[in-house]
Amino acid sequence: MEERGLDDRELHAWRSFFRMQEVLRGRIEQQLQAANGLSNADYTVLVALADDPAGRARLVELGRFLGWEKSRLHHQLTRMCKRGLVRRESAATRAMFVVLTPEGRDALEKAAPCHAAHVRRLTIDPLTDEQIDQLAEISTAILANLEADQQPSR
Amino acid sequence: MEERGLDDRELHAWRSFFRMQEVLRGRIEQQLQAANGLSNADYTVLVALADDPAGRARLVELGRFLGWEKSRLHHQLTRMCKRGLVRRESAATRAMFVVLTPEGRDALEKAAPCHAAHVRRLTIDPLTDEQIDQLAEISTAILANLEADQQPSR
DNA sequence: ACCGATGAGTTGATATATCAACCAGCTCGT
DNA sequence: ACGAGCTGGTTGATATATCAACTCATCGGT
Repeated sequence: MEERGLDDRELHAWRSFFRMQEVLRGRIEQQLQAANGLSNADYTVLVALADDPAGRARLVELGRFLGWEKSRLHHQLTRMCKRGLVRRESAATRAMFVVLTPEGRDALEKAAPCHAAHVRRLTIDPLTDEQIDQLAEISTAILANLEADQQPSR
Repeated sequence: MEERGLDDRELHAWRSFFRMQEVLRGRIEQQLQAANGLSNADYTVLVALADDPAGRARLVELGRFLGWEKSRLHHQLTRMCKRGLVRRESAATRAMFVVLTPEGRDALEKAAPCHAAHVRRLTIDPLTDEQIDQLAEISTAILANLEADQQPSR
């Protein structure tokens, strides 16, 4: 009576995947929040910035890298600015940068091992080595398809 | 320099999974919204309600079934009430129910095939039959672990 | 030089999710 | 009977995500 077009096997796969992803995301979020006062979005931005040796990135680049809408990024950054995790810097020529502040770097370094352990416990440990690779392959397959299918923009 | 504790293989699996899940969820949401004016949350609730022959469910039950916090469910339902998709009904004895309205059932029936097709296109089609089963197994493994690990509440 | 298009960035409105506090009624042990 | 604690439900505050509209440069062509 719903989701016709998927047979039982497919429907089951989809539903368990979706449920799993939902719960997992929630747990990760809570853990980061409780232990480090960071949202997952915060953490993601921090990690991305730390990729750069100077902890600096242009807004567009960052947005493209994260696959985020510009406005989402903007709001996120203003929140992070308010908390002193990053700082905006306007270059001479019509370009905006974000820089990791020392506090931001600190927060990241404190959170990282804890987060990693949590991710491991929740998603790596319950899987066999094979399954880990399968998950990676499945994910990239779906991702590739998503990127092909429509929306090259962003 | 981040997420120590995961080796490259694991990190790669985690990141592609996470990215995939993020993009996928966004697409599904957009599609449902654009084509049927429903959020994924709306849709989920509608499907859950339609499980019952009378399209009725007790709040607690529904919450438990969806794995949602009571307050999340509450807010969601008031939004859906406002749009006429469901109706609240208070039983005599301190128990709250939600009922699918005809409009709600309608919306669901209109959305379902379209949604199913979209899910299929985005997540089933790019995978082999084997991978579909693998995904189901992986998901249930992680889910089982999540449910074991802490939080029996909700 | 000008106009239109595009791209980066900003803003505000709205929808959604999460959290903590609260308000009944119920139940249970004393 | 009474108070402590539990459960189901509600509320409001806040954080986050999404969307549309807007500004302001820059660029290309004429």
